[in-house]
Amino acid sequence: MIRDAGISKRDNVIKQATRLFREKGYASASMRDLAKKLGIEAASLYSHIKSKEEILQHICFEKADAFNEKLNELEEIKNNNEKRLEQFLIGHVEVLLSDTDSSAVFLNEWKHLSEPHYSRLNKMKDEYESKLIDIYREGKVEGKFIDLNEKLSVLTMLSSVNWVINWYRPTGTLNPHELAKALAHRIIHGIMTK
Amino acid sequence: MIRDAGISKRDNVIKQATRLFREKGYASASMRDLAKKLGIEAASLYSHIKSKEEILQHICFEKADAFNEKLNELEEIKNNNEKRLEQFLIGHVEVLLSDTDSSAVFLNEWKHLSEPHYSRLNKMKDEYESKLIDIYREGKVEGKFIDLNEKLSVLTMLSSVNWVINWYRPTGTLNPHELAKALAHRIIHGIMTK
DNA sequence: CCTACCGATCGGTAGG
DNA sequence: CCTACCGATCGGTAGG
Repeated sequence: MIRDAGISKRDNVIKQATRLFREKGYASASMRDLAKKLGIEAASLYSHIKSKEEILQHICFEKADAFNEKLNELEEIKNNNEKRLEQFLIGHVEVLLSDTDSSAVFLNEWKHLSEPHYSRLNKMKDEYESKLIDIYREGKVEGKFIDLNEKLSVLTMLSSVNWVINWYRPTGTLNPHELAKALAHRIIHGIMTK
Repeated sequence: MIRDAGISKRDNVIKQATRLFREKGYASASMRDLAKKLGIEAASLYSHIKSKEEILQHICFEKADAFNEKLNELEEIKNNNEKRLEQFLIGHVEVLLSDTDSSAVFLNEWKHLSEPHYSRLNKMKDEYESKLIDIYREGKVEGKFIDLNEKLSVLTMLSSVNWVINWYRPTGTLNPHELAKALAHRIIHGIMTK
C-alpha cells in the first residue's frame, strides 16, 4: 500500500486520487484504478469517501479557498497598481506551486462538477478574477497600463502563469517565490532588453 | 438533422463530434450523444467513421498539419528575431482562430490518443516548439531578448496565446489578424505605457 | 476492508 | 441507416 506517514487514510485516498485525476483526467480515471493505487478493493474506497465526485469537490474547493486566502493576505497598496498587480500574480503562482497536482485538477477538471457545485465554483472564480480586473482598470486610470480590454488582459495573464504547473519541479534552482517574481516581471514588462 | 450545406456526411459527423468533444471532453462524450446530435442511431455512425478515436485522430492531426503549414509560409527574415517571433505568434493565433472548436480539442484532448498516435503527435508538437525556441535563442544572441530559459519562455508565451480560443468571438470588432497582432505585441512588450 | 453483486452505460458488431 | 444485441466496464451498495 502506498501510504505517506502522518496523514489519515481519507487524506491519502484524496491525495492519490488527485494524482490520478491529473494524469488521466477525471472522466477517464476509474475508482478501480484508484483502488489499485492504494492496494485495496474498489468497494473499500467507499468507507473513506462518499462518491467519486465528492473527491473532485474537495480538491476544487480547497484550492479555491487557498487562492482566496492568499488574496486576503495581500497588503493594501495605494496608488501603485503595478506593484499591486505584481503582488497578486506572485501570490497566485505561490498557491499554484504549493501543490501542482491539485492545481492541475482544479484548473482542468472542475467543469466535471455537477450542480450546484459547478455554479458555486464558477462564481468564486469570477469574483477572484474581478479583483484582478479592478487592479488593471485602476492601473489604466493611473496611466500605468496600456489601453486594453481589462478582462481579456487579465485572463490572458492568468492563463500564462497557470501554465507554470506543467513544468515546475521543486528540485530546480528557483524557489516558488523567486519563480513567481520572475514570471510576474515578464508579464508586466515583456521580453525586450530595452 | 443538423446538417450544413456543402459538406459530406462524414465531415458533418466529424464537425459535430468536434463540438461535442470540446463541450464535454473526449472521455465524457459518448457516441450516443453524438448520434443524437445528428438525429441518427449510434450504430449508424459506424458507416461514416471507423471508431471514436479515429475522429479524435482526424481532428488532432489536421490541426497539427495546419500549424506546420503556417510555419512553412513564414518568410525568412534575417537578423530580426523580434520580427520573426511576432510573425510566428501571429500565424499561430490565426490557425487557432480559424476554428476554435478543433483548436480546443487539439490542445486539451490529444492526450487521449492511443499509441502510436500519441507519440507521433507529441513529436510534432516538440518539433513545432523547437522552431520557436530557436528564434528566442537567436534573439538572445542578437541582444534583443532578455536572458530567460528559452524553452520555458516560449511555452509560457504559447500558453498565453492559446487561451484566446476561450474568448474569441467572430462577431467582435477585431478580425483574427488584428487580434493576433495585438496579442503578439503585448507578449513581446508587456503592458506598461512606458 | 472484503466478497459478491447491481443496474446503467460504454464502444462497437452482425445482419439486414 | 436501422434493430437487436454483445462483452466490458462503470460508480456504487449490501452485508458482513
